[in-house]
Parts: sequence; structure tokens; C-alpha cells
Amino acid sequence: MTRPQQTISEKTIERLSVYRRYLKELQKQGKERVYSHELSKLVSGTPAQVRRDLMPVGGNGCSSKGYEVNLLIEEIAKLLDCNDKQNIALIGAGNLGRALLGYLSGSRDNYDIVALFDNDPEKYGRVICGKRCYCIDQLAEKIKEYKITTAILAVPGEAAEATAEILIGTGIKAILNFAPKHITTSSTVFIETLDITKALEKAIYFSRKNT
Amino acid sequence: MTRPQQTISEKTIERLSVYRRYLKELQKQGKERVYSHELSKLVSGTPAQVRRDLMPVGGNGCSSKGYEVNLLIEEIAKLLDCNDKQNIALIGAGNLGRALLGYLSGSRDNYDIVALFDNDPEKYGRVICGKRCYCIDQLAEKIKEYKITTAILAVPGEAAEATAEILIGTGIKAILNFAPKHITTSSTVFIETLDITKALEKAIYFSRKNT
DNA sequence: TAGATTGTTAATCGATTAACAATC
DNA sequence: TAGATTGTTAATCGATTAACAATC
Repeated sequence: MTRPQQTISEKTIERLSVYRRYLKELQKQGKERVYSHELSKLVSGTPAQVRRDLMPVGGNGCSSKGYEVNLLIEEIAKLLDCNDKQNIALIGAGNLGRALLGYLSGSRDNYDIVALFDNDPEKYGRVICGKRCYCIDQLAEKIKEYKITTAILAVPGEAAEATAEILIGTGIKAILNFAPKHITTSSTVFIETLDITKALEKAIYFSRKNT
Repeated sequence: MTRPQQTISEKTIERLSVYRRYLKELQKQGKERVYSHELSKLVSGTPAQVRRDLMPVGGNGCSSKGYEVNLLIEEIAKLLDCNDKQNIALIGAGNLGRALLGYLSGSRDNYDIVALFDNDPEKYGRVICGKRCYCIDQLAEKIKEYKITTAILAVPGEAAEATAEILIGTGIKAILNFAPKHITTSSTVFIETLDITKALEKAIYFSRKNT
């Protein structure tokens, strides 16, 4: 039974995104039902955690028969996407930005990168990987026009803070930041930083700790 | 006082990496000493957490005078890098791989991407962004030759598991994985996955929850 | 029915924060 | 000295896991 609207933890949201990905694979394989212990094995979790994570998505689990794959995918989509295709902006059309564009384009049905932005006149005005690139100055205008709520920030570290400030000023609701900079703000924007250097230094540290 | 060898949590290691980055900036700015509350503000943490994180790096903090910036950088380097330049392999010379190569090359003094690997004959044998690209078949050989302990995995999702298995077979100690796949293993390799899609879907979800 | 799995509460575990004596 | 900050232990908080009645 779903509670009216318990807030769901960030970790649970992350895992739901991953469960969905695996569920779609199972769907392709023609699997109709799945048990919590099967799903948990795919992500090295515990069955209890899977069941707990699935509580807020609306209990369509069935004792002894597990979860219906199709239904579960649908319910997770309702929760994560609101059945709404989200328009995304990508700020920074350098190497990393273009790689991300390639990586995130294609068969995604819940979001779509609709516009790029860069401050390099060599880049804006052009179409890059099938997407139009605008000048940073047009950020506010285009974000409104395309109804963009989430931005991916792939600019060099030095430019990250200033660009983030502009973004936040436009009323954007979430930022996925790839610059190695912590972004401080007093607003309620949700900011998620994927810090590549941090992750690599962590891996290097633990490479030495194992055996 | 440093304890013989308490194991340090992953979260603390991550934060130490970030502290170091900011400390280097402070160093450039000519700042000689720093308080825990200053450092904490830069990462939106608490002073108590900073002090706690710094305990295992060897207490060079001084009551009322804070920490010496230069010394702290050195001590963190001792802990994270062992004062040893680490040789890294990059597997996958596609868009993402090449972007990562550009991103991680340059003025890094604690690690160095020394070899690329790809299974595309168009790519291996060539020099890409200044680094030689080898065929995946040469993985074991070259990893031994270059004394590589950590690998960055930037291959397409479909290839991730098989490639990871080969990697683990070579005796690599840590993997930084960019493929949207959970990698299961019975070995002790340290595996860190940076899941871009997961992070984006999370940002999209919370873009709707704010206000 | 018997066996297995779910949803959910209680117990456990780990990480963060508060507090404070020691120190500069 | 008085004020401020550190190192570290104790208290709190949140997330994970265990347990089990309800159910298929």
C-alpha cells in the first residue's frame, strides 16, 4: 500500500533507476515475473532492501509469485518520470559535453537533450550531434522556450561556479554537475555532482588496500 | 595522533580527495593556514566532520591556529597516493573514453594514463591524444609491463561485463567503471561505478520535488 | 495443504553531529 | 590571561538488515 507521499531517500531513488534498467532487460528476455531476491542479486543488494525500495512505488508484489515485470517498470516510471518526457539542457559543448551528448542520446523515452550551450563562437550557432548549440547568453530565453527543468553542466572547472549561478538564476530545478567544484547555493535547486577525479583517486587508494 | 591502521571509510577517502583539491587552491592563493570551519564551508560540510576526516592523516592541526595548508596537502598525499605515481589504463577509446582521457590528462602528479585499449582495429596501433592504443588482447601483457593497478572502464554497456572479467583476470586491483552495469565478482578488486544515467534520472526526479 | 515470498515493523549497523577537555 | 580551535568520545541520526505475520 502506498503512503500518501512519504519522501523517498536519494539512495532509494538511485536504486529504483537501476532496478528499472535491469527490469527492462528482463522484459526483453521475455521474463514476466521477478522475485526480490533475483533483483537483489543483479545489484549485489539484499532482498529486504529491494522490497523496501519498492514499497513507495505501489505494492504490486504478490506473495510467492513475486513482481510483474511489466507492471513494475510502469510503476517505477510513474514515480521517476511522472510519465512525462523531460527536456534537458547541456551546458558546455567541449569534449566531455559532446561525449555525454552521444552517451545520453538515442533510445531514451523519458528525457531528451533539447539544446546545447557554449560560449565559444566556433560552437554556438552550429548543430552538434544533431542538436542546436546556443550562446550562453540565450540560456534564460531558451530554457523558458523549451520548458527545461534540468541541466547538465559540463564546463571547465574555472567556469563552473559562474555558469551554475546563471543557471540557477533562470529558475532551473536541478543540475547534474561534472565539474570538479562544489556548487553552493541558497536556492532549492537540486545539485548532483559526479566528480570524476574524486572517484578515480578513491579507486587508486583502494587499489592499494586490497591484498 | 594517528592510530596504527584504522581502516578509513570510503566517504572519508572521497572527502579527503576533495579537501586536497581545495587546499591546493588555497595554496595557490598564498594562504598558509586554514581552520576546519573554513574547509567545511567549501564543501558544505560541518567543521566536526572535517576534523574527524583529518584524524587519520596525522594530526598536524594546532589549537587556535588551524592546519598548515602545505603540510596538510603533503600528509593527504601520503595517505591517498603513497607518494607514488600510479599508472592507469583506459579501456575503451570511444567518445567517452577520449573525453575522459582529455579530462584526466595534464597536470596530475599522482597518476598518469599510460595506455589505452580498444578492440577496434581502426583505433589500436594508433596514438590517440598522445597515448598509445593497444588491442584488448594485449591487456594482460601491457598491464604487467606498465605495472598498472587501476583501470578506467569506458566501453559500451554490452561489453562491460566481459571486459571487466578480462581485466580482473589480469590481476588489476581497482576499476573505475563508467558503463551502466553492475559488475559482480568474487575477487577482491575494488570497483567504483560512476553511473551517469542513474545520476541524471535522480536529478530529474528531484527537479520535480523542489517547490 | 505446505512452501515460499511479500509488506512492514523492529533491531542493527554505520555515519554524522554535538560536546567538551586540552591546548595554543 | 581570555578566546578560539583542535582531537576525540558520546549522542544522534539515518540507512540497512533481520524477522515475521499475512498471503498466495
